This record gives sequence, structure tokens and C-alpha cells, in this order.
Amino acid sequence: MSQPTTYRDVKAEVLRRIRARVWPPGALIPGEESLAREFDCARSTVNRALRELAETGLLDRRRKAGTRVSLNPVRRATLEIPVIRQEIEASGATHRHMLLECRVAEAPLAVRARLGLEDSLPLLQMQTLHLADDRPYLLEDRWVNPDAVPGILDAPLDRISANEWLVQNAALTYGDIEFSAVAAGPAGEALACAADAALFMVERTTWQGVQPITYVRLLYAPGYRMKTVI
Amino acid sequence: MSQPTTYRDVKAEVLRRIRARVWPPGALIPGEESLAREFDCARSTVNRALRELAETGLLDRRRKAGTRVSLNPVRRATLEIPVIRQEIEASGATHRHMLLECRVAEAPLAVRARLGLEDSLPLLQMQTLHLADDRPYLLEDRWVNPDAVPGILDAPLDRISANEWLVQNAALTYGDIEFSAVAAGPAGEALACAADAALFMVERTTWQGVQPITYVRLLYAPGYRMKTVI
DNA sequence: TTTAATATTATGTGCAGACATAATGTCAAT
DNA sequence: ATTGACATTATGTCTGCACATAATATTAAA
Repeated sequence: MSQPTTYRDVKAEVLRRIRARVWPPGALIPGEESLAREFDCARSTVNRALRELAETGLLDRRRKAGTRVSLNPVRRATLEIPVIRQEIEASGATHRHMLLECRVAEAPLAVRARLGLEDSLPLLQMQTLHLADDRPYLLEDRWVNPDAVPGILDAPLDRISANEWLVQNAALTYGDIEFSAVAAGPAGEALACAADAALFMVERTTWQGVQPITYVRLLYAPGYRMKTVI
Repeated sequence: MSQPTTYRDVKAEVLRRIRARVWPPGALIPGEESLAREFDCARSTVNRALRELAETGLLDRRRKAGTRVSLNPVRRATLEIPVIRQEIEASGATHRHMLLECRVAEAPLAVRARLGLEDSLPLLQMQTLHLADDRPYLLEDRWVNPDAVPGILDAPLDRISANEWLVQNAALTYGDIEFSAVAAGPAGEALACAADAALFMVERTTWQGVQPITYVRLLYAPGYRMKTVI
């Protein structure tokens, strides 16, 4: 007597058929009921398998129309955005950070625009240099809306990094991220590189509901590579 | 008589409680059976809701131990990697591409190393400039293992871009992606920018099983930003 | 021919129950 | 105290069924 067919089994077999082009891109694959009969399992088992494959973008499913192999499998890469300290410690290095600046100031227009703040609300600005084994790793430039994060003005930001403090203390939020490349400019000084060095930049803006919380700009030291797998 | 509770309802309510810190980070939340009673639905409904939240990294689940709110919610950002033509056309611009170079040659060591090729197998090298509204958008430098992709030597790569051809004709594969920033260097000529301009670079290596297929390096024109949402 | 009403169909989701599985906890024997 | 056997428990997943929903196909009416 054989084991029951699991949704993983179904998923693996369907994936195999797609890879082997038994079902080429664009093809309509058999319906759930039919596959359930073929694999001798319940329709809900097939459903879960196909649903998960559709989530990764490999299948297109539509009611009544059926399930097709994606013509243009939009490849999705999932990046994990860890807390900076963890990122550094994961590579085996020791993390240390220096608070270069911490003041309440009026934000420049570019920052206000990103946060969607019309009036010139004073924000908390912090500049932190993160070091891995005492070598500059990244420069963090952060603007925080103190209205949105009560308590941050009293937080011991010289000991805990703002990055970490916010993860622990601010409610979970949504936000957007942008990745780009820029010349180091004046930041080259803190990062110990030339002003025209090409730096990898991450900009993140987060909101809690409609209330903007923070805008962060991360400038990584030259040579940084962000890696992921498809 | 009210509608039945959906897994989306449960998901939303659990999310609300996490956001509102009713269940703070690290807290053990009630078991599925208990929640099913509270929400007056089946355990499988709660299961699906919690499973999906765990997939996004918001919950940690372990058999027997129960479900906890993640202490360090590893934020995952999902990047969509579209075909270049689609990426350009999605922004409303017209896509055009120029095949700058196309030859069979021995790959430099750096490329061979990435592909895991020990012997000096000749590879197909292509350099393509992609234009958006006739302005340089990105320079694509690609090395393809012709053994892995039969037919590519006869493909009309001057008309269809290699990018697109491979998506349509090569079996689906796995690969890794790296993002970084580099100075333009000699590529500045094709991209119409200074040699010391900071460029956003994407490098992708793909395999089919253990067989290496292609290594691509994408150099985006200055100002490019890759965006995503958490 | 076009449009509107209706039937059909594949996927989407809920339910109750059952058993599997992986941890954890308990307790006895050493 | 340590080890090992065993019970316990929360999640993991399968089943079979029902009904919901969205999209398509068909048919009838204008």
C-alpha cells in the first residue's frame, strides 16, 4: 500500500513537466479534477500545488479559463532585508556603529517629498556609520518623523542603532525600497573612499497607514554586492 | 445570517493584532483550534491564514511549540525581473536594441569561474545596447554556453534580443543575481556617459540542473532606479 | 449584427474529520 | 544528574464534499 500523494509530489511533477516542456509556455494544462484523478489524490491537493506554483509566477490561473504555463514567467527574486547588524555578523565580522550626527532639523525638500509631508515639520535626522571589523561598511542617513514614533527622542541611540531600535519598537509597516548607484560625493570621507567612487545605494521609505515614519538612505562602501537567488 | 469567516478575514485580524501589539514580537499566539473557535471557522481556515503570514516572515511556527510573532521579522522584498523590452515599454517608451557584438570566443577567467567551467570552452558572446526612445538605457553583456542552448547559433538575434529569445526558448532554470554599483569605464561610450559615472549593475548566472547556461551583466544608464515594495 | 440574459465551467474557498509528524515534556530506570 | 522510552500536543496535510465566484460560451431577443 503506497503513501498518499502529497501536494509537494504534485508540485514537483508539474514543475518537471514544465521544465521538460511536456507543457510548453502558453499551454493549457489539464484541469484540477483531471489531475486529481491522474495523481490519485483529492482536488484540494492539486489545488494547493497549482496555487503555489502560480504564486511564483510559473502558472497563470483564471477561473473558467483554466491554468496555463506562463508565457513570460516574470521571475521574482526575493531579497531578504536584514537588520544591518545581523547582515554584518552573518559574514563573520564584528559590528560596531558610530552616531555621526543626531539632531532635530527641518528636512530638505527632497526628503519631505518622499515622506509626503507638505508642511515643514521638524524631523529627527541621524547619520550613522556602520563598521565591520572596524572598517567602514555603510553610511546610514535617516530622517524620522517623531510624531509617528513616540519615545524615539529618549531612546539610547548611541548604544542601540536606530535601525535596530525601530525594528524592535515601531509597529510593523509597509514601505517602498529603491536601489541605485551614485557617486560617493562628500560621503566618501566617512566611507574612506574617493568622492567619485561608485556606491550602491538603498533608499527606503516607510509608512504606518497614511502616516510617514521614516526615510533612510544607505550608502554601502565600494565593492558591496547584494545577492539573491531565483 | 452572516457570511462565513474567510482565511482573509483571519489573516487581516491577526495582522491587525500584531500591528497593534496586542500580540507583541515574541509572543506566543493562541493555537489554531482556539482561534478557530474564536473566529467561528474551521481549523483549516485558520491554518491557511497563519501559514501565509508565516511565509511572509511575520510569524514563526513550529510543531508542538506553537506560533509566535517574529522577533526580527526578516523583511522580504520581492523584485520582479521582467524582460527588458517589457520593462522599457511599461514606462511608455519605445524599445529598440542594437547588437554591438556577437562572436564565439573563449571566455575570460572571471566569466568561466562564474559559470563553473573549468576547461576553456568557447562561448557565444553578445553585447547588446538597449535603447528607450532612442536613448541608451542599458548595455547587456552576455556569455552563452552553446552546448546548453541548441539553436541559439541560428537564432535571428539581430531581430529578437537574446534576452527575449532565451526566455521563450530555453527551459526554465534557476540562477543567482547580484546587484552592485560600478564606474562606467569603457562602457561609458556606448551608454553616452562619463567613464567615472556610477552605474547600477545586475549580474545574473543561470544553470539548467548542473549545466551552466549563461552569464549576463547588465549596466544601466546613469539614474536608473530599481524599485520594489515591502 | 449587436446586445442582453442565461447556462456552463474551472478555479476559489469553506468545512469536518482523520491521521502524520515533529517537538516537547514526563517519568522511570540507570 | 543523565539517559531513554513514552505520552502529549500543535502544526502539517489529505480527503471528500459543498457552495461561491468569475469568466466564458451559448442562446435568445432586439
